[in-house]
Amino acid sequence: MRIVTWNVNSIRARQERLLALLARHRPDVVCLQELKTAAAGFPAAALAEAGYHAAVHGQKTYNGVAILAREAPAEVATGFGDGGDESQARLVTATVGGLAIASAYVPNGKEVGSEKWAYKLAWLDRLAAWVRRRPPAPPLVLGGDFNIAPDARDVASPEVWAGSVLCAPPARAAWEALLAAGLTDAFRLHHDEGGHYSWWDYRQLGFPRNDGLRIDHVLLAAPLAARCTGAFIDRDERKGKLPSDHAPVVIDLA
DNA sequence: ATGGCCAATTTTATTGGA
Repeated sequence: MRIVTWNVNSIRARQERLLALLARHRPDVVCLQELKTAAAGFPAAALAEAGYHAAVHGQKTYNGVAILAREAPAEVATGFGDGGDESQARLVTATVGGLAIASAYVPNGKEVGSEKWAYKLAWLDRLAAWVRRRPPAPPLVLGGDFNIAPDARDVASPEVWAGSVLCAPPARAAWEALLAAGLTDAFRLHHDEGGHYSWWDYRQLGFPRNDGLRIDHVLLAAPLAARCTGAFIDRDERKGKLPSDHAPVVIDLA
């Protein structure tokens, strides 16, 4: 079973690239982030034509997440359902093929110390609490843009980003809390070295210089980590005209 | 070549992204 997560930075701007990605990798499940459109603007018909059902949690202009699947997603839910703020479309969950799938768009946080930074950390606390309280079955696949570079290997220019919202200790502690909740970074099961990134700034020749960060991840519950046969970042997707600033992460489960 | 921000909108500036 092949699962992809990708921050598309507007589903409408990326529709043709998404269809090409589906044809190239033939994934069973895709977690999408930053749709930047309400559900009415989601290209459901074109994706159905390509063979994919969609569970969409859209929002005008900002955020927006979705799960695509060859099999119809069941038990679709949005948000944490914890009584907290649900005004930002950042989490959609569903059951597909005996797996619990979640597509998450973690807040960026703008600047350490800002109001958005506090929102990011609170949102990550809610995410970890949600992971801890959900039942062990079906096992969880949590894919998304985490806006966290877990360690120095995940940053091309660590000194530049050290104090940023992607690398600051509280963000990395929130990542560790997700691991402590029983999840495993699928990519790190198969690659120990640094130099693999999933995001490059559009500005300042970020991609040609490979000045990137690894901030998009697939986290797996233990039974699925044991089944993960491969993981890679589809760096080629960042090339060419009108790319997203993020590259997709692809994982395979036996 | 992988190339000097991009996308959406309350659009000809502003906001948010990371």
